[in-house]
This record gives sequence, C-alpha cells and structure tokens, in this order.
Amino acid sequence: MANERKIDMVILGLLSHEPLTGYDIKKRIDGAIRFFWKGSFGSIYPALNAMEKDGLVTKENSSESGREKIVYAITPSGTAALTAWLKDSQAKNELKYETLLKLFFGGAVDKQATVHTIEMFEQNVRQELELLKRYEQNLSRVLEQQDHVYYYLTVTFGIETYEGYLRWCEKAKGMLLGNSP
Amino acid sequence: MANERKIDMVILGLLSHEPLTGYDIKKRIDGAIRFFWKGSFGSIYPALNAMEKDGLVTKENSSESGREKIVYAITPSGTAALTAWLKDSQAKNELKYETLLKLFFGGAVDKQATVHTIEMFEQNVRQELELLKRYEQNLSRVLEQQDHVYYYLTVTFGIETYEGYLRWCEKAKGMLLGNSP
DNA sequence: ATACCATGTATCAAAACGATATATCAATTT
DNA sequence: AAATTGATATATCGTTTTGATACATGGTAT
Repeated sequence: MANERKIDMVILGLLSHEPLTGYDIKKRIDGAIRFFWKGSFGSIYPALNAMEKDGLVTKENSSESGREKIVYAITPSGTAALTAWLKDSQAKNELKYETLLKLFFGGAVDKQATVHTIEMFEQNVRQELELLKRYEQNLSRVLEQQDHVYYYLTVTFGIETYEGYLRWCEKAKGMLLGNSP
Repeated sequence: MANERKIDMVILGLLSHEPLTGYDIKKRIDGAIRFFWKGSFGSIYPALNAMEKDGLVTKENSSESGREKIVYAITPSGTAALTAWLKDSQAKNELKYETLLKLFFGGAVDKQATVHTIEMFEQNVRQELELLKRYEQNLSRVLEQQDHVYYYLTVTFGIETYEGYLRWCEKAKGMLLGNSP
C-alpha cells in the first residue's frame, strides 16, 4: 500500500499549468493555496527528486536568466497521476486548531486567558478575511476566463468559513464574559 | 529550540480531569476532540513515555479490574506545563483540506468529477453536523455546570463552520453546473 | 466451543515540519 | 566603489506525526 504523498499532487497540480522551480512551488503554496494547504522545503525538494526518478516530472538545469536553477516540468505520466487523483472524489480533510484545543481545556486557567486566546484568533481571521475579499473582487471580474472558477471557489470557501469564525468569536466572548441577557 | 510536542498538551489536558490509559486518551481524542484535533497511537505512547521520564506524568500498573493496563496521572510539574501553554494566547491553526486542493486543480478534469468531490464533502459535513447538533442540545441543558462552557463552545464552533460549509457547497455546485440566472 | 469485537500496549516505515546551512544575485545604502 | 540587505535558490537534518501493523487479553453473542 504505497502511502501516497499528498505533496506530490500539489506539485503536479502546479506543474500542470507551467514549469516551475522548487522555490517557485513553495511561493505558490504560500500564496493562495495557504488557506487550505501547506508545504515546506523539507517536503518539496525530496518529493521533486523522487518524482523525477519515477518519471512523473523532468528536471532541467537553466542558468540562462540570472543564477542557476532547476526547472521542473510535468510528464504525461505525471498528468495521469494527477488526473487519477482528481477523479477520486474521496478526500481527507483535517484541521488542527490549537485555538480550539486551548479553549477546550480552558477550565484549567482563568477566563481572561481564554478570552485573550479567542481575541488573538479573531484578529488573525479579520486580517485574512480582508485579504480574501480583495482576492474575490479581483477574481469576480475575470470569472469568465478558463479555470478561474476553481480559484474563485476556494476563495469564497475561505470567506464563508472565516465569516462564520467571526460570528462565533462574538458569541464565545459574550458567553465567557457572562454577557447573557 | 525544543520543538514543543503538541500531543503533550492534549494528553496533559485530558489527564488534568482524570487519570487515563493510553487507549483511553486515544478514545477521548477520537470523540469530541476529533472535530479540531487528532492524534494516533504512534504519537500517544511515545509521548507518554517521554513525559514520564520528564516527570510531567506518573505511570501506574493497574491489573485490578480485568486485564493489565498502565494508568497515567498528571503531576504538579505537568499541570504547570499545561497552564503555561494555556496562558500563551498565541496558537497555530492549520487546515489541510484535500477537497479544496482537488477543487483548486479541478481544471485538469471534467466538471462532473469536481462536483462529485464536493458532494462527497457535503455528505460528510451533513452527517457530522447532525452529531454536533445533538451534542449541543445535550450540553445546553448542563451549561451551568463547571467547565461545560468550554466544551459547549467548541461544539458551537463546529456547528457555525459546518453550516458555512453547507452554504458554500450549494453555491459551488450551482456555479460549476452553470445555474447562474 | 468459538468466533468476534473492544480493549490495551507497542513499534515501524514513511511523510511532513521547521529550522538551518549555504550561496548567488539585485537593489539599496553608505 | 564598497557594503549591506533582502529575495532567490537548493538542500539537509533532527523531530514529530501519521498510518499501518503486530500481538495479546477479556467479554459477549451464537
């Protein structure tokens, strides 16, 4: 049972649009993708090497423009692996929310500490939500263009959930501070 | 820079209420906690051993009722570690949504495949939401009791976000199937 | 009887994280 | 002109976590 590396699919998905370096891939993951996935150099570079050996991608040294770098491109075999994964509708969704963990065990400390944890969370959500809304505005203008729907939908997913987070934060703070009418 | 094991905090939090075996801890994590965190035997047992060596927990062989087992209890030192973590309002929240990943790269396959992926997600969310709502009903009756607020709030967090997920699923399916009026 | 499932502890390979090391190039500062 | 800074770029290392597996016991239903 080959324990399928998920990072492979992220990389293949990105390479299906254009050839990229490992560094490029990391930048893409830290961009729009970061709202629902992440990946580190420590997983990207080993994965690229393994996938090159397996024939899913090709590497090419390019020292033309500026400094030396290794540009990776997807192969037909890589495209096959990507589409096979995409066509499988089963997906594992997993969230690790340290904020919720601290809330769950909040009984061991004073309420103020837990409220503060929620406030930090709230602040971060507010910031990210603003960013997502800017993305949405820009994307809604080019929605007719091919494939932009998919990007757009991941953004609206973020907006929907983040707005839910903010509603919950208000309720949670009110309940902890005893503002029940 | 000791890379603080998060599983330690989950274990200490659970042990702060009552002594437990490793197996018990796993069951607790797979219960109410699974909506915002997870942990496997492969991390629980090694963590328990390490923490016993560090004096954060004590182990005691108990062969009294039925078969042999090892019951762990928290020490003052363990309580100190737990509260120190709880009082730090900074928290890392991270979600890995394979559903969203498949959506993001949906352009590489036919729309039906992506719609099906969303439908599978929707189905799962609907199931979990029902469960969460049952939890909420039961908890709302004992909300005055000590510490139940914290549990209750993690449940309402799940409800709020899951309801947002369902709203999004409708929108997403409509957009992909071209039901725009 | 025996089959089955929950209980219970433990380990292993593989995957991912997070930090760090190293080096080059471009832009800015001094 | 020289020095500094920050972005680019590749790579590795120890640690943590996952997911699977192994193994054994106790209770219960057939």
